[in-house]
Amino acid sequence: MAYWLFKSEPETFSIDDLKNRPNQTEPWDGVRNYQARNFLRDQVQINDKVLFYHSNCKVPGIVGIAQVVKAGYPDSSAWDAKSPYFDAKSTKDKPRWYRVDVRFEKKFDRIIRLQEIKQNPVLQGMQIAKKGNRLSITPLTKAEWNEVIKVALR
DNA sequence: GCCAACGTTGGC
DNA sequence: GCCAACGTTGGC
Repeated sequence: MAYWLFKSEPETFSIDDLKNRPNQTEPWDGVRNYQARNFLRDQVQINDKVLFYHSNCKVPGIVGIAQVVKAGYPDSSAWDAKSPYFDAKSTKDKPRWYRVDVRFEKKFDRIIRLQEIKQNPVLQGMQIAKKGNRLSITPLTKAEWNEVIKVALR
């Protein structure tokens, strides 16, 4: 089982949105970056754990956890001309983009702020803590996962 | 709203 | 294949 951090802008899709979906489950679509795509297509597996991160907002940070309930499969939003994620270069025969399904698991009582992540010796190696990081899907270690769960209860 | 950092595009 | 120009991301 692997551990991941998934970034989302709360104005687009927040942890509350996930919580309120039918079955509290949602396809994680719209990823249009090759490195992140490769993770979704090749490495993210069912039952993997996910930290839900809110970016580009007032208080950026980790807000809760989710679970992967379906491994990588083609992102059909890429071939939907009405979708904001439409990409004419992705076809059903040769899908360019992939998504996974995630299910809500828990919303933390507090936000683990980016500022706090950067100050925590166990967490400051996370990709999210690095300057200029833009990758929306990033792997994390079990130690990092455990630490986040631990400080979330504080 | 600013702007540094990054990824992608396309001319050559 | 290089790299300048451009568009986007995301913290601040």
